[in-house]
Amino acid sequence: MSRTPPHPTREQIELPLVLDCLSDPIRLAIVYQLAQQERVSSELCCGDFNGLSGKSNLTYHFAKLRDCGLMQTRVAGTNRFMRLRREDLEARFPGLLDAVLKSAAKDADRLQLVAEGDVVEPD
Amino acid sequence: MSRTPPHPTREQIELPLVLDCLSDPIRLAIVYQLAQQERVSSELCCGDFNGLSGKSNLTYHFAKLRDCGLMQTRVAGTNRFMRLRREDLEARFPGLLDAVLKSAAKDADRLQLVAEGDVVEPD
DNA sequence: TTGATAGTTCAATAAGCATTGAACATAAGG
DNA sequence: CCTTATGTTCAATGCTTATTGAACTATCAA
Repeated sequence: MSRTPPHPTREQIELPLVLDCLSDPIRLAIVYQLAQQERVSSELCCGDFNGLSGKSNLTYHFAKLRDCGLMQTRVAGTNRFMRLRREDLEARFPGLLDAVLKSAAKDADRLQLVAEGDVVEPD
Repeated sequence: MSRTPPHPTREQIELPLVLDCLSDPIRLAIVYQLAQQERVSSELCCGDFNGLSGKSNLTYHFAKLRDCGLMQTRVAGTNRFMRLRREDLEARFPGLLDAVLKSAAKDADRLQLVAEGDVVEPD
């Protein structure tokens, strides 16, 4: 349970898998939240997404996002820190992630992208 | 069987549904082929995609593409002509379709996007 | 060492999806 | 009218998916 899980190389990243990953509302919200936080820390840990679903379900979605190459997981103690693989995605599919993120931002309310327990913490 | 099937309005087009539609290899190939042909005719009919799968399976995929707002179907005689809803998509999700199409083009061989029975007809 | 915290693993479930072929509907052409 | 071509509908199939909770592992802190 402690080692860094496997990630695809840049060249192994496949378009259909990436699109499929992004088509799930929970995973899109994860990616969106990760992108939002980027200018602050570029990393978030699992617990930061607890507002989106239960822990074991999130583990499942994290694995999908990792397996398709959308995000990188780093293990540190009992925490797993994740970040978007922006550069790899931009190299493989130029403009795609940005277009998706901008589209998502436009529909943020419709998509319920801003979960409770988000950036804005209760006092 | 003869009337024009229902299409979502521009505003009803949803990002997750569009991404999910594009994540299927056959549907991506249909969209790609439609985009390729655009400068020539902007429309193709069902039969032009027979190289991708069986007829009834294609009907299924066409319905998904129509239902999510990616393409428009026009009925003419025994034919159904389809075209990409480029303007509606651009209005809702700027840059998205182009980014997907360019990404697909980069991986055209890997994705087997060019089916037999394509533009290049047997003599 | 004990307890709490963070996250994973596993099995079970229900729902959705892509694919197939056979039967059907519609329209065009001889 | 009869035939052919185009495409749809329907039911059946097997597969994949998301979701859940309970049990488990690993780390940190007291």
